Amino acid sequence: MAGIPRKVPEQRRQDLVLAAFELLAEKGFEGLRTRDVAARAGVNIATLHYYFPTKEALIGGVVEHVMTRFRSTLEPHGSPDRQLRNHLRAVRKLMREEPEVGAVMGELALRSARDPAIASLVRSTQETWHQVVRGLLRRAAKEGHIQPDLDSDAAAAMVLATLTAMTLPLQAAPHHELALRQLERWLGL
Amino acid sequence: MAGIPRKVPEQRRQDLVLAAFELLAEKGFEGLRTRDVAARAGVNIATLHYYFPTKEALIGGVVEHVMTRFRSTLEPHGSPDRQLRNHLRAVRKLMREEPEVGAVMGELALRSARDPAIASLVRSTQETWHQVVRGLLRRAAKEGHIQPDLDSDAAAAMVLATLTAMTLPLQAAPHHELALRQLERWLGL
Amino acid sequence: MAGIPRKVPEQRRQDLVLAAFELLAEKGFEGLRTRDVAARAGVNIATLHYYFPTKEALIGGVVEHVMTRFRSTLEPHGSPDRQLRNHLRAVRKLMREEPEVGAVMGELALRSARDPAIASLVRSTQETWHQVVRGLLRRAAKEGHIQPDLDSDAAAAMVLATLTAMTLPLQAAPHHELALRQLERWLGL
Amino acid sequence: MAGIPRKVPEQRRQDLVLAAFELLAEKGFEGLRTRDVAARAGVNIATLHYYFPTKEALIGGVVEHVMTRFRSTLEPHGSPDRQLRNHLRAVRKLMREEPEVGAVMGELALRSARDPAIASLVRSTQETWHQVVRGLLRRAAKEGHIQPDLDSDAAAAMVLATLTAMTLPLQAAPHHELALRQLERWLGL
DNA sequence: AATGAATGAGAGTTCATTCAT
DNA sequence: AATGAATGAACTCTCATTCAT
Repeated sequence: MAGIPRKVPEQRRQDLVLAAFELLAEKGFEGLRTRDVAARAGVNIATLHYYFPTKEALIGGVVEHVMTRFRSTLEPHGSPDRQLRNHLRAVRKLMREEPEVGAVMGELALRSARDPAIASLVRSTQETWHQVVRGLLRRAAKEGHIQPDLDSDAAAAMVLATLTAMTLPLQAAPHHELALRQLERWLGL
Repeated sequence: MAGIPRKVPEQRRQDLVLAAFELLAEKGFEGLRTRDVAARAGVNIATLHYYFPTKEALIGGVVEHVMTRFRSTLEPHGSPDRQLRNHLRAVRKLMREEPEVGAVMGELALRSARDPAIASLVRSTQETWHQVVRGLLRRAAKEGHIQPDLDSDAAAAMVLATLTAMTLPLQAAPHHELALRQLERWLGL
Repeated sequence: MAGIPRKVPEQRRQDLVLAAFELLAEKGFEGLRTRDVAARAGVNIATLHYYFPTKEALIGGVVEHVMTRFRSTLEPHGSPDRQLRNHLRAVRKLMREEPEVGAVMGELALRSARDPAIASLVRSTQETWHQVVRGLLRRAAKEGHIQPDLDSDAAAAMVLATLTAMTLPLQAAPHHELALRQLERWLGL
Repeated sequence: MAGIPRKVPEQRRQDLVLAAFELLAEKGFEGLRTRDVAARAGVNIATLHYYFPTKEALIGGVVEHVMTRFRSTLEPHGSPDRQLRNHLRAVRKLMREEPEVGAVMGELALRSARDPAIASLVRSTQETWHQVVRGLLRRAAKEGHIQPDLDSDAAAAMVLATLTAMTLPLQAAPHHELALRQLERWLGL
C-alpha cells in the first residue's frame, strides 16, 4: 500500500523555486507564468499556491536562491590577490556554466527600480560585495601584490561595474573575456 | 466653433512612442499595457492601433527612439581623447538627466535574450559602439594623448562594460561616479 | 487639368455593391468587413458610408443585385416544356459560371431565419418562383409535353427544392448533375 | 452547508456544447459569441475556456453533436423500402421538432466552402449518406418494392438534394410537405 | 498535502461608425 | 464627393487566485 512516495514538503518547495528560477531565466518576469512553474515542478497549480500564497512569495524564494548561488563566488581562499583573481574567475565560470544565474540577476536588477523589497536586497548585496572587494584590494596593495597608489574604493566600483555588465545577455555585453583580461591587467593581477 | 485642434499625424505617433517609452521605463515590459500608453498619450486605445498595428510595432518605435537618443552621446568634436572624455561625460549626463533611457536600454538588453529582432539590433549597436571607442582609443594613443601600449580592443570592451553597467538602476550599479573616475584615470584621460 | 476622372455616383454605388457581393460570397456574413469592401472598391471606408449609411444598407444593395441576377434564369422563350428545360439549364449554368450567386443566395437563405427584411424578400421570391414553375408545369401537361396526371404544385415544390440545394457549396450538395438529370427524367423533359 | 452542487465535468461540457448549438442555430456563425454561450450555460467565460481551449474547439463539439443527432434518422429497421420511408419521415420529423439541427447543418454547409476541416466532414457525411440511400434504393428495386428500372445513383442524388433543401429555413424552402410527398410518389413508396 | 474546477479582472485586437476638413 | 483620423463597444483569450473536496 505504499503508492507514490510523498515528497518531503521542503523538497516540494525547493522544486517549485527551482522551476520558477529556470523559467524566470528563460522567459523573464514578462513571461513568467505560475501555471508553467507548477507544470515544470510536476504539481497542480493549486498546490503551488499551497506552498506559496502568491506569485510574489514564489519570486521571493527565487531571489533567495539566486543570492545564495551568487555568494558562492566569494569564498576566501589564500592571499588577497589570489582571492581577487579567484573571485573574477568564479564569476566568469558561473556565468559560463549557469547563465541562468546571470539572467535572473539581470531581471532582479531591473525590477529593483520598481520593487522596494527587491531594491533593498539588491542594494545590500551590492554594498557587501563592494566592501569585500575594496577590502581585498586594500590588503593586496598593502601586501605589495598590486599597485599601492590604487584608489581602492573607485577600483572596487569598476570591478563591480564590469562584473555586473557580464550578467547581461551576450548580445548586450559581448567581449566578456576581453573586458575581464583588461581588468586583471589594470589591477596588476 | 474651432473644436479640439487635430494634431499632425507625425506628432501623434511621436506622442504615442514617448508615452510608451516612459511607461516602459516605469513599469518594464512586464507592466507595459497598451491601454495605459493610449491613456497617457490622451487617445483612445483604438487610435493607438491606428498608428501601430500591434504592440510589437509600438515597441519597435520605442526602440528606434532610444537608439537615436543614445547615439547622441557619440558626437565627434575635437581630438580623439576629447571625444572619448566627452562620450563618457555625455553618457553620465544622459543617465542622470534621463534615467528612462538607461532603464529602457536595460529592458532591451534583457529582452535581447529572447527576441531575435531586438537581439540583432542590440548586437549591432554594441558592435558599432565598440568599433568607435576602439578607433578613438587607437588614435588617441597614436597622437600621444593616452598610454601607447594600451590594448585598444580590450580597453574598449571595458569601457563598454562599465558604461553598460551604468544603464542599470542605481541599486544594481551604485558608485557610478567612482567607477567612471577610475576609468578615466586608467585611460589617462 | 483633367486629373483623375470622377466616377458617376451611380457607378460608385454599383462598384461598392459588387465588391460587397464578391466578398460576401468569399467570406460569408461571418467574414464580411466593410473595410475590405471599401478597399476592394478602391475607396476610403468613409466614402462607403457616404453611399451606404450602414452596413445593413450595403447588404440591402447586395440582396437586390443577387435577386436581379437570379431572375435572369426565368426568361420566357418558347413552349412551356422548353421554358422549363431552359430554366433548369440556366440555373445549372449560373451555378457553374457564377458560383458567387449561389453562395450569396445560401447566405441569404440562412439569414432569412433571423432577418425579417431578408425573410420577406426571400419568401416572396420563392413564392413567385413556385408559381412560375407550377404554371409552366400545368401548361406543359395540358399541352401534352409531360405526364398529364402530375400534381403540378408538389412537382414544383420538388423542382425548387432540388434547385435550391444546388446553390449550396459542392461539399454540401455533390452530384448536382445526377440530381438534375433525374429531375428531368421524372418530369419527362 | 452544502453549497452549490458541482456538476460532473462531462455534464458541463455537454451543457456548453448544447448552449453553443442553440446559439449557433439562433444567431449563426456571424452572431455566435463565446460570452453568450458561457452565459447560457450558466458559467463564467473563463470556465468555457477551461473546457474548450478555443472557440474553434467548441464549434468542433457542436459539429459532433449535430452529426450524431442527424445520424439518428438512419436507423435500419425492416425492409429497404420501409427503411427509406422511415428515413424520409425521420428527417421530416427532426426538422419539425428540432429545427435547430437543420439551421446548424445549413451553417455548416455554408462554412464548408471556407473551412477545410468542416468541408471534409460535411463531404464524408454526404458521401456516406448517398451510399446508404443508393443501397436502399437498389435493394428495394431488386425486391420489387419500387420501380426496377430506377437509376439508383441519380435517384439517391435527388433524395439527398430534396432533404438537404429541407434543412434550410422555411422561408428559403417552403412547401416541405409537398416536395416530400412528390418524392415518395416518384419513388413509388 | 493535493487537486480539478471555477472565476474576476484585464489583456491585445477588431470593427462599424463618425467627425473635421 | 471624398478622406484620414478618431472612437466606443465588443471580441476572444489569459492569468493569478480561490473553492470544495
